[in-house]
Amino acid sequence: MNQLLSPRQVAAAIGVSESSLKRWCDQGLLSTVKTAGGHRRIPVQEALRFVREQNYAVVEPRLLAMPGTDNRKARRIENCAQRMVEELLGNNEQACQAIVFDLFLAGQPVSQIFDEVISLAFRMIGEKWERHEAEVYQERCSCQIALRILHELRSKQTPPDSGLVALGATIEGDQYSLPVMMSEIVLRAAGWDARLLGSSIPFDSMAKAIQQHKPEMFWLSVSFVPDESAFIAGLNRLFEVASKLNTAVVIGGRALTTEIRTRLRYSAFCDTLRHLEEFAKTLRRRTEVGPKKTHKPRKKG
Amino acid sequence: MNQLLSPRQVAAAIGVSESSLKRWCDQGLLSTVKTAGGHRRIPVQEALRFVREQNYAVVEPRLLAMPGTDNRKARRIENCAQRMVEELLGNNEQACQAIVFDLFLAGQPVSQIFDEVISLAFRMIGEKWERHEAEVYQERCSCQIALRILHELRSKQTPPDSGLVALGATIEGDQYSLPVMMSEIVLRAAGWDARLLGSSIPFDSMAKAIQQHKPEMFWLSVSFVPDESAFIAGLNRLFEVASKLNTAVVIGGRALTTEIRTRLRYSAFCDTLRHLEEFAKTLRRRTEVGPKKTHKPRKKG
DNA sequence: CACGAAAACATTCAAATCATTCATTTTAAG
DNA sequence: CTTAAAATGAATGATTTGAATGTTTTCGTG
Repeated sequence: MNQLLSPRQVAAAIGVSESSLKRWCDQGLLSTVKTAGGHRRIPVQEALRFVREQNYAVVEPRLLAMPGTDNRKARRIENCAQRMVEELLGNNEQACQAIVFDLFLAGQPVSQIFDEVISLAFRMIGEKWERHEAEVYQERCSCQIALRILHELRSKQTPPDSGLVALGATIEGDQYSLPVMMSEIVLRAAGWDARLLGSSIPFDSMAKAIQQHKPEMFWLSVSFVPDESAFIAGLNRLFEVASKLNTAVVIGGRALTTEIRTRLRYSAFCDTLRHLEEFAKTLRRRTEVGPKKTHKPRKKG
Repeated sequence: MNQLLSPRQVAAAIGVSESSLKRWCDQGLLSTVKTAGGHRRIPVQEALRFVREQNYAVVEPRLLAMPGTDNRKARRIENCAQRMVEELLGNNEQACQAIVFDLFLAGQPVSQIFDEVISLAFRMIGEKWERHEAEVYQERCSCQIALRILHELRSKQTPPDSGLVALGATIEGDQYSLPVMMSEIVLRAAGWDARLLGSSIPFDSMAKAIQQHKPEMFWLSVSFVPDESAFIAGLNRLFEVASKLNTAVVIGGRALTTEIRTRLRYSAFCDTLRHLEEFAKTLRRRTEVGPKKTHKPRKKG
């Protein structure tokens, strides 16, 4: 589903002349593919990357295969979570989409959108539920909406080409799929070939996956721990397996209290998706540069 | 393995018009074989060479995803499930997508694609798992792939305009989201404004949802029953609430054995999604036509 | 084998895109 | 403020693309 756009379409979408856009293509600011007849074609993901990086205002989002945006041009992230809560509980999917995609088009890092809007919104919904101001079904329905938005967002990312591989999952009994899907998107944005295995996966099966795929990273979003001691034992066992294959074990999630963490072995812990992004970028640099240096010894920091 | 492709197939694969592709053939950019009747046939390797040489972005990767299949034969639904299983376990998302979308574009009803390809494929994966031929993580990963395909499919549907409203869910403890999502798509295809509440919803909250939204239908996909007597009691309670508001309660799913069903109260039971579709269409006609006829009394069947 | 629907053919034509040039606007430096 | 450099966007004629047309071929089915 790799949509291609003509220079005219992209030019119209960002409100700029066709001439300029073609010049930018030729300068390499936008990578294009060419038809056999020599016409330029721009992959949507590439157009979106350009828009986000150059901070261009998108005049016609529909031309970029994006859902229509809110005209309020809410490019500021501050009050978005509050609005998101209202629109989620009101079952207003379009408005929710608009909030997220406006921020995305405005160039906000996905990690920040997730931390400061989506995660926050669901925390607020959780609090509302505790105060009996929201029903369970409303929370679940909101999850469905968010899931669809995440899918949409994922499909708009530049597909990973030949990056490092990361596998991700949630532990057995943990059914919260939103956080682990957000992690996947963040890792892909950071240049990783992140592959989500799914929710509720036994530790033994995770170990099998590591042995069979030999990823550079294995990440775990932990939103709920059904059995604390089993979790600790399982994760430490997993860390053993991963260590032997040079797989970094990264953990995060609201269920990981300080108390639990002290009894765990892992390569990195991330409090937020922003942390995850930072860590992923660092690890990528190290891992990619590292091997090249082996045959040319240098002193290390 | 000298598979031949028609110009249309190659054109679709690289996202250009048939006209252009044929022109390129005639210009010699693609060498073709001709049938006795003068139709162009393009060898797969020639198409691949062209794609690589032109540095062309593959829009519809069917060509690369399933180099061994002929489109006409691929559209026959019989062997799709078997191929689907292989591609799912091989983590080959594009090939899976190709299978489903080929059928969809060929005009197969979604209900049939789901019953005879996706559901069947997962049943086969389940059997493989029982024989220790597949890992848990592979099954979960396959679920993720299927979820993404369903999302894609859903986004391709014409959004429901002003149809009758249906709410759907799975019961508390039942985390199988694939069947309930397929139901949603089927209902939407049948003209309903189907809204999936989500997975694992307590009966009390379902009742709240019915009271607040007053849908014409409430459907339940039951793939797993954690507590049989609680389920029976809960559903019968739900049926009471629904009856008062003229909401039809429709149930289905592999966990509903005959034994359980005899103790349940419901408006309809559907063994397959095909049944669901049929029932939804019937109910829609009745419900839409019904009110208009009230002032013109007739004898009923 | 014959039939009929779906696919492919050749051809035409309007619309889109190309490379290039040039006037105008914006930016930056003096 | 002036001026030069850089960026933008409109205009040009040639080329490419894709949709539409009516006819012919292919292929599964009876």
